[in-house]
Amino acid sequence: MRFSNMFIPTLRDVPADAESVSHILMLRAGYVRQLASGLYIYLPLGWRVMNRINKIIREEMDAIGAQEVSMPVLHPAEIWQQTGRWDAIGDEMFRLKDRGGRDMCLGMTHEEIMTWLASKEIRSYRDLPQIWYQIQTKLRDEARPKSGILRTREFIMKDSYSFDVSEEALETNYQLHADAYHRIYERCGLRFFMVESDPGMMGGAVSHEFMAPSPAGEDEVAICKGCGYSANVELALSAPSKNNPVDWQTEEVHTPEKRTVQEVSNFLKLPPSYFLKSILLITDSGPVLALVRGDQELHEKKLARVIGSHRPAQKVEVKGILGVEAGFIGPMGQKIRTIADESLRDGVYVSGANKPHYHMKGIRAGRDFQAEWHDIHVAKEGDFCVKCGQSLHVERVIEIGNIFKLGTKYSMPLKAVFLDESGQERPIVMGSYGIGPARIAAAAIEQNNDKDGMIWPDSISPFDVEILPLNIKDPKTMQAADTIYKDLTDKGFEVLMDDRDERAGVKFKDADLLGIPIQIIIGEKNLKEGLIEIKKRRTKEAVRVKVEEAVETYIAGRNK
RNA sequence: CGGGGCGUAGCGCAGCUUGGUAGCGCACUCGCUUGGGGUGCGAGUGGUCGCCUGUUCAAAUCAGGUCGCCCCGACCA
Repeated sequence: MRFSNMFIPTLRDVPADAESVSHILMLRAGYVRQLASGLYIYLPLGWRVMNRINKIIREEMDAIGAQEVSMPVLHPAEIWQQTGRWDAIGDEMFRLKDRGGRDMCLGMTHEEIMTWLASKEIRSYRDLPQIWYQIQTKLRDEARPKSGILRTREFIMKDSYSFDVSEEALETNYQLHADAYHRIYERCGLRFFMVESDPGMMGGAVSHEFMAPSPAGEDEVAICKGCGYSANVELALSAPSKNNPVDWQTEEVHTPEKRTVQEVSNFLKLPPSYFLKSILLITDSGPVLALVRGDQELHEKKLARVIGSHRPAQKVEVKGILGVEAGFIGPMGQKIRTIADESLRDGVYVSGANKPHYHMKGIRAGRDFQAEWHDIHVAKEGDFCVKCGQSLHVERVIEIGNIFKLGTKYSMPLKAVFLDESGQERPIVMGSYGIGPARIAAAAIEQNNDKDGMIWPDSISPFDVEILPLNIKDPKTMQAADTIYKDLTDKGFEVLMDDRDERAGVKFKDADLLGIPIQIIIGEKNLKEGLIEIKKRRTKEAVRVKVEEAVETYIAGRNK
């Protein structure tokens, strides 16, 4: 492909609306343009990247026996009503009416439609298993689109759905997907890991997320270098470092106007880890007291898994329910439901004394208060792995895919059933599996860039190689460029040739910005010696070789 | 949805406080020049200052409203 025939609108300045590296570079290098908040146009280069990613996904999905289909993006409300999600999902779903006044929605995912199809067509255990997938546009009215193509309202997703006779069979398909996903991300050149993820409120279900480390990410995961334990911090278990043993007697301490852990900690000259933090929460079924260690943070989502949805109590509520003002409350003698973090089981602590301007030293679990024990703190860098005791590493990540054991959550309401060997009717056991190709692209950029631009992994670069004839008015330069271009193209490589009448500097700058992994540079000076230059985008290392050897040297370098 | 910021030429920005006929850099067009890291010189094109209403002799500038975009948070089958 010749640069002069392609639409590649590069930008010199950093667009004011872009913040994340991938967003800035995709705009600057002419890969995408924004139509509106969360809506992006993929320009030729961007679309080439998407197609290369999708090709890899297709190959690996096909390899595990998955079959590609295409589903409507416009759905009748009825099916979503049957699974209850028409009401369960709020403003995130785009809804509309057709001309007949029927409620419709735009598909944000396809469990309902896939299950509907299964319910119509699957009769017998002989029809199973099946894996159906599509690579198709989803629409979600995101509350806050952000970071360029990382979080958009309309996005392409590879979503597959497995249909099995049993949980055991589902496990097989689940594992096939996990393996396929590993191969996909490896082939796309990403650093990533699979972590345990929050199965949500449905209970029983298992799910994993695939995460690409990047500061631009929206999630955090905890990873143990020792045993490989890895989980989204939304559910990651961890053990905070232990306090040195102390042998305090129970005693009240006067702490005038010292309310926060930090204030009391400074006042008593004790580290925050010796404190017990009591937080009052209000649930539908009444107040709940949550206890975490002073140096720990309460994790709302972990707690929600124990007590359901809740909100922090207001100051007046604290006074009304516990009889003492916030800042001096403690768990001793409380009648209300109390959830304590595991890290408080052992040790002796300081807590509020349930008396204004006093704290109580020498508090012990079991003796001074009773509680239900759960891990309800936020896992932090440096905490210890609960499985092997090694230290945990917490890292910010981009979610690039997830796999989910659905069980019969959709097959039951939609009556997707089959007859087993004994003629018994049973619900199909399902799994669903998603990958966001645009997020793969964004993550690849986030993980591979420098001050000059992007640096694509070979496998998903829009082109394999870029040829830079520096002076197109020099006939010898163009002759060499055309020869190499034709040779590479004939051998099946995707080649971009910058045949624009631009100065060398402009071509270099644009080439670095576009991020194609190899540049073949053809300049007059080298050409006088019969040489051209092959340069790696990532390292800027260049070798000079004879014109005739350019193609074979390029090919040899690729395979390294 | 809560908090913050921003809308002036294709892009990046100044001008707004203190109202008085809209400016800079880049890009773009033409000519010459240059030709290995965004050449140099010259001449040009391009803007209802997001939109509406109000105040005023006069509004990019002041006031009210509205729309859009970005960031933080909440939310996220």
